[in-house]
Amino acid sequence: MERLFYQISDNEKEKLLRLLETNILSFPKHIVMFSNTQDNMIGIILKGHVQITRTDYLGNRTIIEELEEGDIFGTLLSSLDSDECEVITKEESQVLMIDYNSIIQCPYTQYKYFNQFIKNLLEITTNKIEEKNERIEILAKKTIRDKLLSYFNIYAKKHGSRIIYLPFSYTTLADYIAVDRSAMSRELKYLKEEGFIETKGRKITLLYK
Amino acid sequence: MERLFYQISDNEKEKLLRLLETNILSFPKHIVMFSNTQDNMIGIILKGHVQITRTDYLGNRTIIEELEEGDIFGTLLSSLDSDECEVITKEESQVLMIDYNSIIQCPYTQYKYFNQFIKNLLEITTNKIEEKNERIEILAKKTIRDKLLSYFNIYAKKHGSRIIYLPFSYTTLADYIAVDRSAMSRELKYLKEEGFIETKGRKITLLYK
DNA sequence: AAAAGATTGTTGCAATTGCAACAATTCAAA
DNA sequence: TTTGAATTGTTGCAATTGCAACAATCTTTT
Repeated sequence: MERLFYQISDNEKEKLLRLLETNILSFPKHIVMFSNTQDNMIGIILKGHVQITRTDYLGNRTIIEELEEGDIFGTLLSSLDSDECEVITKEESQVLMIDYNSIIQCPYTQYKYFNQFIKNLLEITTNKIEEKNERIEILAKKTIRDKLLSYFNIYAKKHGSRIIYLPFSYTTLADYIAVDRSAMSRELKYLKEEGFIETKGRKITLLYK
Repeated sequence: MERLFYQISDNEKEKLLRLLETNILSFPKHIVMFSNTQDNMIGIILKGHVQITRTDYLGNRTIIEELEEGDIFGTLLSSLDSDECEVITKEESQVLMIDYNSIIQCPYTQYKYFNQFIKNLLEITTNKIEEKNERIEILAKKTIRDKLLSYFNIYAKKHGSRIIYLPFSYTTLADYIAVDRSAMSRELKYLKEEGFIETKGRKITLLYK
């Protein structure tokens, strides 16, 4: 949230929301918010916890993104086939929806806060690209071991630490790196046995290099 | 190129380039343009053909992106570790470099063409995200067969046709979906034998569904 | 505090894949 | 037009992985 309205006052923010086609929606827990057709919309999580999942033609469900307060999503930012995507609330959530076209076609470019808003949006989207690139780098690795090490190295570089606190469950990690959970579990065991890592719950310590 | 300066006149474009920190660079064929440290730069291919590759700690080289005239690249848009990335010209090329910070910090928001420029940039970055999502969807598949079918389906949906003209070599396709080339070749053979597809050079016809 | 649900660890086994090595073909450059 | 480079097809084999099926922990909810 902060990031999208960075350097925009509350007052200007209100004006902005009136200028653009927006509305704030509230949802209870465990509800499918949008199953499809929400084309060209940008959503910002004001409150809560939301998951974007995708079910392919074989029925495999994948978590595309996990979104927390302040995160942003939308057809243009997250999902490929809105047909097969679902946005599910994990807790009671509040979402600000903005029509993407109303931003792109908005004629009020003379307002400073409008331009700041677009800049912020640009900043957020370039960050998204970086995230995607990270995941691609991992997924492009050919073995589970290399995928794990890739994940660890990226995390370590980003946090400047050789101690990793998994931000999610091992089950979710397996989904993220797109491998079978039990096979990943086995590989983690080998990495431990060979002295590359040490684990204690979701804390992983890198011992190599 | 057109996309970045969409709805901006040549005259305004000139002004814009002076306003921002830009320069136009020319390179001969088969040259490493930037090996690293080009932080926060956006490059636009004015002319030529350029490849972004990455070499990981094991020495595996991956093609991250193939760029043609009008394509855009940069630390923020393409690569994760500028350390390990190379931008290589495949032909004589011309590149327009823009400092990303000079865009974000640019105070000239009152100029209409500046805002149009940012909007265009936003449009381009959201398209990039879509491309990345497509690739992630493919890479997340667990078998070569599913990766290929994913690639085919995405292509078919995008082009509205069941006939695919590969935009690159099979070798590059194998890199793109991150599998061994010979194993992919084998799987394509099976798909042909089972009557799912027909191929003739780089033309692939989908026969299923 | 008990019950239900989710996460984690483990293992055998079959299926899939990467690797290596080579021949055949196509493409590009001199 | 010839020569070298890159692309494509093929196959045996070993390594890796997914799958299935459980048991054991944790977590959450009632």
